[in-house]
Amino acid sequence: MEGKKKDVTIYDLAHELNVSPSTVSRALNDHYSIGKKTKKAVKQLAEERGYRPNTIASSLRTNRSNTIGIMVSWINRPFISSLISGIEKAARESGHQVIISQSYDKPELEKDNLQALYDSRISALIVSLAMGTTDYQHFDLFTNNGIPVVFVDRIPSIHDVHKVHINNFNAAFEATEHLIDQGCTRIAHFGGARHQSIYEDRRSGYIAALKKNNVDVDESLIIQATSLNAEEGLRLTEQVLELENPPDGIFCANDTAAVSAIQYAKKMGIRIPEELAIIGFNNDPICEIIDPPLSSVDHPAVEMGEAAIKQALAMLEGEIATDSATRVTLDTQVVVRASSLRKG
Amino acid sequence: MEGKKKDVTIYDLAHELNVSPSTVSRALNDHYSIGKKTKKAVKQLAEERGYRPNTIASSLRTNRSNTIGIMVSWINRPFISSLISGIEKAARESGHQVIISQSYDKPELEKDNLQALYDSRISALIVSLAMGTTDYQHFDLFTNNGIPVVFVDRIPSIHDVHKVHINNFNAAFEATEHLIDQGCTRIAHFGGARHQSIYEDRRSGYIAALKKNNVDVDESLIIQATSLNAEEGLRLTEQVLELENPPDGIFCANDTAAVSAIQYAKKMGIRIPEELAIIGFNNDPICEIIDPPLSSVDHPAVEMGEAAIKQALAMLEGEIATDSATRVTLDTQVVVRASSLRKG
DNA sequence: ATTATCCATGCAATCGATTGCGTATTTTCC
DNA sequence: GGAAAATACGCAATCGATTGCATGGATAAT
Repeated sequence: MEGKKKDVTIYDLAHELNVSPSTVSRALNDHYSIGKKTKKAVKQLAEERGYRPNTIASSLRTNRSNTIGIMVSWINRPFISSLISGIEKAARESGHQVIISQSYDKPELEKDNLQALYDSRISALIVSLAMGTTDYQHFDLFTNNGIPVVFVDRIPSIHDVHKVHINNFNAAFEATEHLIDQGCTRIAHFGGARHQSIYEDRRSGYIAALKKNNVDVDESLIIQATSLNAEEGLRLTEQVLELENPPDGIFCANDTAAVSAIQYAKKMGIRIPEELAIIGFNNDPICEIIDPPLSSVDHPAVEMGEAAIKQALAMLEGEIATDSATRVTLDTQVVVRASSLRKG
Repeated sequence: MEGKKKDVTIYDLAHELNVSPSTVSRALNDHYSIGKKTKKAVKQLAEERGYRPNTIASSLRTNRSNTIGIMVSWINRPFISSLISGIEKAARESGHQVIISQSYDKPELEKDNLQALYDSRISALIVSLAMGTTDYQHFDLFTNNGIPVVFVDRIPSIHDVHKVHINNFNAAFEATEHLIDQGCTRIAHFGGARHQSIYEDRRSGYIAALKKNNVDVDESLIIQATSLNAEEGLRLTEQVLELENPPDGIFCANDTAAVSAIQYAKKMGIRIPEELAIIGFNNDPICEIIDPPLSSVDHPAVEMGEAAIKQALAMLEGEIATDSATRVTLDTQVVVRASSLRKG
């Protein structure tokens, strides 16, 4: 039991060095008007005494908390937790804290928790939208007050914001074309809510690939789900397989539902990929676990997180204007596994 | 563009009501010495003006940040992200923020990041230890300064701390006995680092079950791995299957390695569960995805998180002494699936 | 009626760091 | 040598909420 020792403050250092607290503060912050020797002396003593800046006091004065807020749908999803992991790492390395909030995919909660984040004076905000979010006014609170907002993955469909995403159109295009290359002629698509641009773009990419390759676009094979979870995956698979003219391929906008598709097809005795080729999206760990292994589109989660916080920090540094618009687009890659490999 | 409006402070409210800021502060905090009418008037005006307490100012004064720190190995693991999800929810409901830090299972990083958490004046700390952590002195920084520390899941082997965990001994005992019930006579065990009590307890439970049922304990079938990841799982499975007298069952201390065991056995043409019955631990989502579905021990992640933060909050409220010791033990359940079901 | 108790509120210091403004000293450059 | 510019530092206010101490009035107890 060492007993509590109270924290060292700049006043302690100032007193010991016979300078003013202002000088200590400026020295520690490398202010131009402080001499070299003074800076060195201050920093050395700070080190010796184990001085730790009181970030709370600093935050109060500057009205900046050095904390990055993150708003996501659910923490416990492979893609999201990897995204956060990337953000957390970069944040810590730049001396920032990270606080996390979940919307559980409910716009209402997103709004409320956003208010709470605002109240805690976060320095910047990184958001992946709730599935149901269609209007973005609750973000004005931040942008109007000069707080950087960076959207990642599930980004709004408006233009004047900062975004980090992948090229969903291309990714979907390539995934669909891959199925066509493998000989599929009737390809179903399970997507998410169309007002979410990622799902709209995946749908568009899918349709473009069909058209380019002269494959008929059959609306009965295109289903936009509301949550695209495991249960929905089963239901949708059943739905398309019961059609008079069932598909021989499925491009699914996430892996969770694609896995359900595999499971349902297997249960019905349908051979994968011979009778039904399947490709998902995200390249979640389950892709390698399921039998047959699931082809997917690799989604660079950690890198997206890093890119997002990099944008946010650049805005904090003033290198990018908060009210401008930037866009970072990361590469994806179709990962072919047995669930879609009919040739070679 | 609404333009920035500055925040409402207690001074604004005080001025408008012709009372002092002290009164406003006390009224909002339901201080006993403020009259009913005054309280009502203050609260109503606060509501009307959209007053939001400046938690930073409050933190500076009280030296409590209303922030709960979490230290875990990796965010992006199913069990951990669910744990965090549980903590985050309960924290938010009680008006606390959550900040997260990762140790990546490295004691060195755990120590450094813990210091950073301390510097940011967290009100309480919830920890699941890094795999390699064997000494716990870096937590004294918190306990000596009256900051509640609650350990969860990967808890230290010392007594005078607050813990939330499951009964690993019993869980392992039941899982092992389940394999015995299914006719296994040579059961291997893949565990983690023995200095982590959860792994030591699972080992003990396993051995106790063997002994109780008069099954020989063969040390060559018991392997304590250092990280128990997918690669190790493959390696360990290979190792035991190449023994002169290979096992007919495996009790694995996590699901990741158990899945590897299934994959390796399948590759070698070994039938599961007939020739080799397998049970894992955690009941991760992959258990239902892998073929055959993996039996496991259900680990109530969200509930553990909730229990942990409940303990922490109770300590903050002074209901439990910080320097006492408490222990919450949650129930587990063996979930039987095809990977271990030889009968019935 | 007098003292003790409770109620209701204000004053002003405090938490620790930041920063605009002012002053003093030194350097630079014609 | 003298003015301008750069360097070096201190003073004191400030950020917004909290809280120990003091005060004045009302109520209760003796």
